[in-house]
Amino acid sequence: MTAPATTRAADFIRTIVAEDLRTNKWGGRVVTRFPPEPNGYLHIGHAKSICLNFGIAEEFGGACHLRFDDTNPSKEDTEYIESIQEDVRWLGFDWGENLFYASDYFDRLYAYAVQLIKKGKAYVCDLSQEEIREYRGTLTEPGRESPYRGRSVEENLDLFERMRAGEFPDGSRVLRAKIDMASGNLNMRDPVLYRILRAKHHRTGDKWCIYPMYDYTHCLSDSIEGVTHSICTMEFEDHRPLYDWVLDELGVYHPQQIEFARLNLTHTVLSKRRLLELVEGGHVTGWDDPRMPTLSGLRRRGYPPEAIRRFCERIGVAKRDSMVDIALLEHILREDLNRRVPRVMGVLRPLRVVIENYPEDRIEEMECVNNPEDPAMGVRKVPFSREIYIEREDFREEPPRKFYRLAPGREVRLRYAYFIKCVDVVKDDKTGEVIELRCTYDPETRGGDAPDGRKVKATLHWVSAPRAVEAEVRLYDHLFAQPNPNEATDEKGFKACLNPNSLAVLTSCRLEPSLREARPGSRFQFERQGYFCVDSRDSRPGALVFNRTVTLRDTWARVQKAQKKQG
RNA sequence: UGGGGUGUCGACAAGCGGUAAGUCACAGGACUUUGGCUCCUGCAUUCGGAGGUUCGAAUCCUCCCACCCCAGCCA
Repeated sequence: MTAPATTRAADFIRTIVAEDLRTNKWGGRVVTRFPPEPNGYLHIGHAKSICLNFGIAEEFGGACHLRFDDTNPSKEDTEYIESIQEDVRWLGFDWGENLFYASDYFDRLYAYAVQLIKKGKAYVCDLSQEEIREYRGTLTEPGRESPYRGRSVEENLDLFERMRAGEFPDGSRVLRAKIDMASGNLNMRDPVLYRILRAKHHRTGDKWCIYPMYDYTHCLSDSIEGVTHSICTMEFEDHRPLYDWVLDELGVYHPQQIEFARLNLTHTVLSKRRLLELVEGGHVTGWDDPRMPTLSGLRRRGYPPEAIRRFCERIGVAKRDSMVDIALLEHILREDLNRRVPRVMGVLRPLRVVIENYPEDRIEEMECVNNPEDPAMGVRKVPFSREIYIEREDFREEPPRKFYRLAPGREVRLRYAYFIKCVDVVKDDKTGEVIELRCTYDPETRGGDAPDGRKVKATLHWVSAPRAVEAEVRLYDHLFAQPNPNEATDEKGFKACLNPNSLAVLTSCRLEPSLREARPGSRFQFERQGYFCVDSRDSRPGALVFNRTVTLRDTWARVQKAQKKQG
């Protein structure tokens, strides 16, 4: 076995794995698994589990299986199987030959059930669903034994065989484990092992009309695959005694189940049910809406998989409930994008500027650095002309305190171009809205430096008006206005705190011409604005659509906020 | 009132009997042709609470408190 490849701090699970390796508990093997049910799209909470399971396998020289927990055909679909595989691969993990389906074990699972019956540890129960619930008792009162609990092995065998043969209607009987109806752990009160369910399975078709339950299937699947560490979330801690019971009664290979706390993130929800509600309620455009915390949503939003992986490393793994500030995710995102993404100029809300002393027909190619963080990314030429666009918010007719940008009579630098000074403001006669700025430039400042050493307080991005590319830009913000939507008390529930401003569509943005051929999925930093990527679904050549992945840190915005607060 | 689990800075999270890492956030400052990046500085005399053991406790013991999960023929 190889030693851990990275020097990351060992969380309690890695500590267990390392210790097991040291004591040779599993014969030097490390086998984990990521076991999604194919009934929805993966989200960033799943990424935590994927990174944990595949990460441990990688670090300790083991293997991680991708296993679909497909025991409930009424909810599952191949659409999800495909998206899940795509997402895991996109994150950068490889299960190699280890792609499994719990449904592949149905025959063996059935045989094991027969074994349990023969051992007197399982019985066919005719109680209705409601009756089973009543017999189960409550959290504080013990349950009562089913009147069918004492059936003979022969009768159970016969009945179970006939359940499989389709002799009984859906829901009429179940196979139950015979454990302890008085257990303080509800999961041990004769849990259901098999139910009759006539549903076409996406893989086994109509072969079965009985399907095994999670608790029975999961432990045996782990056992069959030789998993060493079966890592799951905390809510399954109560199920561990049952996991152990099944394997012990059957006397088969017995992996160790270990639980960790699932991820919670501020300003979003991470439950398949709620995510599905957002999709079906039309609150988002789909599972891959860039505002969704799904991996497909984050991908479309422009998140690189490396950023998500890095995030999963940094949040750690522990057992306590936690709520990670989405600001941490965004910080790691910027950290990643800052290093790798080329800079570009794009004006989101254009304001026309005419440089009066600049020749009418002249177009100059200004040399711009592609990424100051990485000189190897080189330079590019960006055309400059008499008419340009700047950002509307970079001009204030009456500049407030600490506003360094353009204002009447004030001089600023146009990035990589010239110093310009605002000499006049043109307004719409009727509305009074500023529609154009008249400026002059200083030819001596070409490239952005003044030979006389004079300084300006601000540098603005700009785009040549005649050479600009028009594009649509979608600005995204947090899906939920409040940090924890799950705490919403409104009768509309978590949806009551959906952020009404989570999406703003800007249609006549002007971008530098180098962006004309930008490919779907490619990422850029629009200088002074944020990181953007070409939408992979709606963007077309000639009709580009960009998604804002995340804004840049904005000190000015914070200054304004503070000023506003002070009054 | 049953069973299981968890409590260390606003948020994550190290620490495992020798005197509270780190990261995000936040607040200052330096630098700056992105109000970006980077860099400095500050930010828990205290570890859910109360007792106890010990020369010494976030770490060990006792009691208490708070929060989370469990009553699907879902996973």
